[in-house]
Amino acid sequence: MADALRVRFSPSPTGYFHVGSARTALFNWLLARQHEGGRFLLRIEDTDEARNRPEWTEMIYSSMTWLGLDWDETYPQSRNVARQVEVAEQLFVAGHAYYCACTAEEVQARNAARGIKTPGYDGHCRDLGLDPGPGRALRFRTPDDGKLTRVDVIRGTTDIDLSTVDDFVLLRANGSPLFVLANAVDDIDDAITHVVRGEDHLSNVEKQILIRRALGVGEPVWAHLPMIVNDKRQKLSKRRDKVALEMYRDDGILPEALRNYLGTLGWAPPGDEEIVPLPTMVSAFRLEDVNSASAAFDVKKLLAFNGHYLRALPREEFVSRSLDWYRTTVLEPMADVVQERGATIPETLSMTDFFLHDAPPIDMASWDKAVARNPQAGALLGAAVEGYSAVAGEDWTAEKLHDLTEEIGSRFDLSLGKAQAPIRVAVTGRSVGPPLFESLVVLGRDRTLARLQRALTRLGSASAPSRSGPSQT
RNA sequence: GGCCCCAUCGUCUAGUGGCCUAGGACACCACCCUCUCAAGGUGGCGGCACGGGUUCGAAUCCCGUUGGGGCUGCCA
Repeated sequence: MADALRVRFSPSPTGYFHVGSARTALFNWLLARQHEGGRFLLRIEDTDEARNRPEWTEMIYSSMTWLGLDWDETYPQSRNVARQVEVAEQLFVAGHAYYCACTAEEVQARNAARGIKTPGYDGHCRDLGLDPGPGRALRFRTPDDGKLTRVDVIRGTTDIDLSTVDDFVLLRANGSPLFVLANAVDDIDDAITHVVRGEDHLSNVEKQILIRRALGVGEPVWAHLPMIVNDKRQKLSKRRDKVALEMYRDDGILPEALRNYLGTLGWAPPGDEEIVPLPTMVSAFRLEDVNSASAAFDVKKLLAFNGHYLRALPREEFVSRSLDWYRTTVLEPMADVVQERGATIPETLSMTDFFLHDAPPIDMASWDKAVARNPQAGALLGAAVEGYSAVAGEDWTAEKLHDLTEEIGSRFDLSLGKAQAPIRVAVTGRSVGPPLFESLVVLGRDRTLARLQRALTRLGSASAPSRSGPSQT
């Protein structure tokens, strides 16, 4: 039997699962599953210690499972550091790498002094013959000239001028391996046959090829998937775009719908129908047919796909999955604060209904009292938007919001009780309800901010009825 | 700045030199169905970025321009 296909998906733990990563995972998975004996490895790229949080790794597993993508093997990249360091030393001994004592500032200063505006390492320590030691990083000795041919199934062949490749770092000054090294070594040891990843990794192909050659190892098949971009055609980023798979899950997107939609980003099933069952995707997927142009993530189209899947559900399943969704995303998180506040189940359930509406219906009496006839409401809501948006995702807790709101209130000389009123109405539509901060936590940062913003807009348009000047003809 | 990648309806795509008067999906519009709203059906709007080549023939091949994007870190 010929060598079996082996692919790997190697996300780094970041606290959320990027939809772009999900697409990469899907394509790797499709490739593995369509080949007899194909293996799909899930490698957690935790080389950066800041990302080495167990709960973040757990999130990757749960998101993959939710998406329905199973793996044959999984391990954290950090497991192999000893081996990666060993390979690095091997490269040093063979003369393919050298130790470097330069700091980033020094390199920058030298470049600046020479009037070079282009960043990059200047090769200062290249021939100093430095021994390993504290404060010294190991750099790969990139050939000064010559060319290297990069072959990509999706993008074709390119000759890379080696003079444009810097002497990149293999080992940090503290001795720990960097991504390019760790990745290359693990791919070799895992006998990966196809490296399928995002286009943002394209420019490290030459570095990995260089490492492999120095080690006397051949190349895998390279395939770089097009970027998934926002409507401004920029790479989807956590900061400005809705990228977390978990958010779509909380929005009620079905995993099969998201998976199917992701499959149409850079690729299309044959025929006129885009909504196809997974097995069809598995058999029809062709890596070489993947597009090279970046693809915009279109939430409306995702929603349309989701509608198809939702309607196609057998009644029983529709009911059970709806209940599951409500239980895990709303009821369980709110149970503690809601259970003690009602006499009947419908009464308690109604306290969580604000979660369901993107724009919850607003009770006019509450609105008038807390917002419209409250001269401080506008400024207070504005301060809340500002204050809340400065809160990082992982700090979005009831305690934090409580303290923050109390602080904002004090700026207006208001007690917490008074200060929270307009916020509560803006977010839940009512002046009564479960404890506000717990509710905001369940609702999430983005939704909370959107609702506050909407209230502000509503208030603005109501309080400024006459925009036209007096001298209107 | 340097290196690299990309370019078909608003968006995702089909298209690999003649089958293209460019097909489908989402969105949008209209009509039909209908107690509402959806769903569904029918129809419509809408695109090969531009300029040069090559060829009997170009969305498809080549060159250039323009426009987007990625990388450029002792992040991954």
